[in-house]
Amino acid sequence: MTNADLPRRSRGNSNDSVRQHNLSVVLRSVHHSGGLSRSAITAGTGLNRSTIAAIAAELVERGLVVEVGPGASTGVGRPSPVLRPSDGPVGIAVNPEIDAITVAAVGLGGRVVTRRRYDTGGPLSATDAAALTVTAIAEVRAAIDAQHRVVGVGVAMPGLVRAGDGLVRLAPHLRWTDEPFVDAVAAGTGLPVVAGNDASLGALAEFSFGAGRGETDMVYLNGGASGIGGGVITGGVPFGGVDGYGGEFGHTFVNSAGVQCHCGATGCLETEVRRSTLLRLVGLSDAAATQLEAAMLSATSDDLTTEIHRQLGFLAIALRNAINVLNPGLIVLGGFLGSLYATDPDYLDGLVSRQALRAPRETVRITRAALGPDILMIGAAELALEPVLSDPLRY
Amino acid sequence: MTNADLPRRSRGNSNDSVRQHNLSVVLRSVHHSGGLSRSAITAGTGLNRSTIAAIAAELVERGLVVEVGPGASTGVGRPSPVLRPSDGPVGIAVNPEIDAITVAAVGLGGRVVTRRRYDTGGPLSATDAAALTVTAIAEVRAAIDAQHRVVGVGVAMPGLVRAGDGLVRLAPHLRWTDEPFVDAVAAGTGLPVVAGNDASLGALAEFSFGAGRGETDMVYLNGGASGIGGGVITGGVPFGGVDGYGGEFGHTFVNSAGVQCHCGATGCLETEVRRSTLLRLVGLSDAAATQLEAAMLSATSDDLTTEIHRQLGFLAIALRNAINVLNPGLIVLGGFLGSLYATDPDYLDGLVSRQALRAPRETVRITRAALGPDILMIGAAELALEPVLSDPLRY
DNA sequence: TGCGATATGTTGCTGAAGTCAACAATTCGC
DNA sequence: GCGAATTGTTGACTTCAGCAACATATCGCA
Repeated sequence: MTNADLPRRSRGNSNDSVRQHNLSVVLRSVHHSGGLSRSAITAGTGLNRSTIAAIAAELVERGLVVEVGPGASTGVGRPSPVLRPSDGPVGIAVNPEIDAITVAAVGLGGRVVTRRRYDTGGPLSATDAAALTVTAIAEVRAAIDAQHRVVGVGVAMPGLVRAGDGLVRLAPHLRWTDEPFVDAVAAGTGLPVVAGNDASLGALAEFSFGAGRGETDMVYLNGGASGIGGGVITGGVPFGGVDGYGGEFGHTFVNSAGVQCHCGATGCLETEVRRSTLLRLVGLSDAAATQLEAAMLSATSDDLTTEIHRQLGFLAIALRNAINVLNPGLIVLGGFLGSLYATDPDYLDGLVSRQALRAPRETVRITRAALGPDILMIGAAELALEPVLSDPLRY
Repeated sequence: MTNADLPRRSRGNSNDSVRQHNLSVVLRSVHHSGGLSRSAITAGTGLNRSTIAAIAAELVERGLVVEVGPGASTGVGRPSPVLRPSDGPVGIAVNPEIDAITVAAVGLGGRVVTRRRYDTGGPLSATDAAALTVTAIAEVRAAIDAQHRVVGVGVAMPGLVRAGDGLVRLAPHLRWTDEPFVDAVAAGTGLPVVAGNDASLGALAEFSFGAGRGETDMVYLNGGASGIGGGVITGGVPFGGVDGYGGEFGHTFVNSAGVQCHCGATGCLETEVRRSTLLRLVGLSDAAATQLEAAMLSATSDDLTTEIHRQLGFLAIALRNAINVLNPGLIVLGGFLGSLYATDPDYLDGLVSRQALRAPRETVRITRAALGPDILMIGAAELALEPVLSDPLRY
């Protein structure tokens, strides 16, 4: 049994792990900030100037960061060079959806290098989806510059993924159950492949590069065509639970008179708060979902306003539970939940204020997601790049 | 700014912090296990034999552990000496309740050295309670052996405590709002004082010494006279959220037709699942709550059985939410919730199985609390002893 | 009863990594 | 143009974990 196999809390620190940890801390700061002066890193880590110099030199030598001349002067004193993420390492992001598979190459700093969408015209079997993914990854690899090093693949899965082995336990929209999609892609590409729940990866992306920057405790709820998913960041770390299934706010109980959900329970949030209902009321097809927000903001029909408030009411109940149990500093709403919130933010804020316990609600902010359509690509790539970030010497 | 003030995730590791971390890991294992051979520690931490020998010697020298001759032989090979928590350091545990304040001295390993209850005959103001607590702590200190070193005070508060400064934001049962109880006790005793929510500390105690030993992700729900509280352990670490208010399952939404709760919301778990209702149905007074379980187990009245199942139904909804969002490996039920569960475990298990998402429910176990009436003393003492456990060299 | 196998404590050496102090370099303000 | 302030650079120093060789203790078997 090697040291790395032991549970984190009980693991001893060897001298090697000190350097690994410090390299990781520095690379992560540079990655998340997009650029940081050596003096800022010194202040941020509490390490000695000379230590940071050595670490920076090592990261530069490994091709993980580049050191560029000092930018805008910050005052007296010798200017400090700025560390930026290098263009070298990239993660491949994969997002299988009902009618398409999207694959992208994403570098450090969350920069999307290439992105391609492969229409499938409907749900594919896991085997077929894996085959298409393998082909797509090969094409993306061929399309990017030779300077890029692909370090791994991250999959944003619309469903529950077992953290231990990546088995897709359930992806209802794709009609997959217990599918070894990850193993199939790994076998086909020869790359390390890791998968996670799409909304949890959205949370990770918003935390790293979006609305949740600088937060330590954050809840993310996303509304999509297939339902409502979520993710949690606690203490600056993505939260998963024992098997990585955590964050499923879509099946929070919100209505005693609710109908039965596909999950088997009744009164779930995602049976009450639905994009399709809103689309129907504004007279749009599912394909035109991007116009939903505009239609809702200019709502004139009473039916629509009533429905918006009805849905916000149920959303408030789910948020109240989340605030009471998780005491987050920030709640980020993505997808059509962001649109719903934008339609009448005061209404939701008011409901939450009246329902959540006073102490935790005093510090929580509610906001909508900051990242656009690349959010899942960035989140999935975080997963792929995580080994580099946590052990830079291996890359 | 010193290194220790920086957020954990971004902190660099110096050589000093390596030793501190390793001492902490070893002391914590010994504390939680009650006794561990040096060879077991070597295997558990992944550190070298010689390193463990040096760390053990240092902990012995500091009076934090004692090394006793090998116990029962485990097989061939030279026997390994066993490390046990020393009797020296103790934490003072305080639990203010509506009609009494309980104070105890608790040593490493969760051993309760002395415990005293001070009846108050009713709720005290925070100032009076602090004064009584200071006196009580002095008496407890006088009563314990001179060999004991009091390292600090931990308070299990029936309410919400702000983690940053220990301010008691709300303790409804005591009728306290924004009370600097912690500061008052610290000023009166000269000891470091830390407070936490009582149920969260119950969770910590069950995790360290009770039903949750060895788990990494655990949810604890406790039913008391004043309502329902809870606590969460994630990744082997107590979960608090940004301000430490996390784990308030008592105000989870479970009933659209529910009445208004004292918190202002409606349909809260603790308005539906109440000990007082059960006591009334079995014909017991509030004082005789310890006999509640026996009465429930031998229930003959239809009214009582109906009410038990009604309450279990609402509890199942709260557990379903917790399972879906937190994906714990274990749910521990304490107080009258443990009794409620014991009355018909299959019924609750069945409801949860039908309502929670299949993947996370497959791995979760539900059980009742293992620790008895000392649970809050042990939990509060964990808080007091935490500085010793995380930085043994300072003590 | 003695001997080999096995496991673990003990000891002294080695190497890695962070700290520190002194010095050099660079910018700003007067 | 000069001093103050900030930060990079360099080499000596310290701490700590790993390692290997040896010592010690137990068990099983002949």
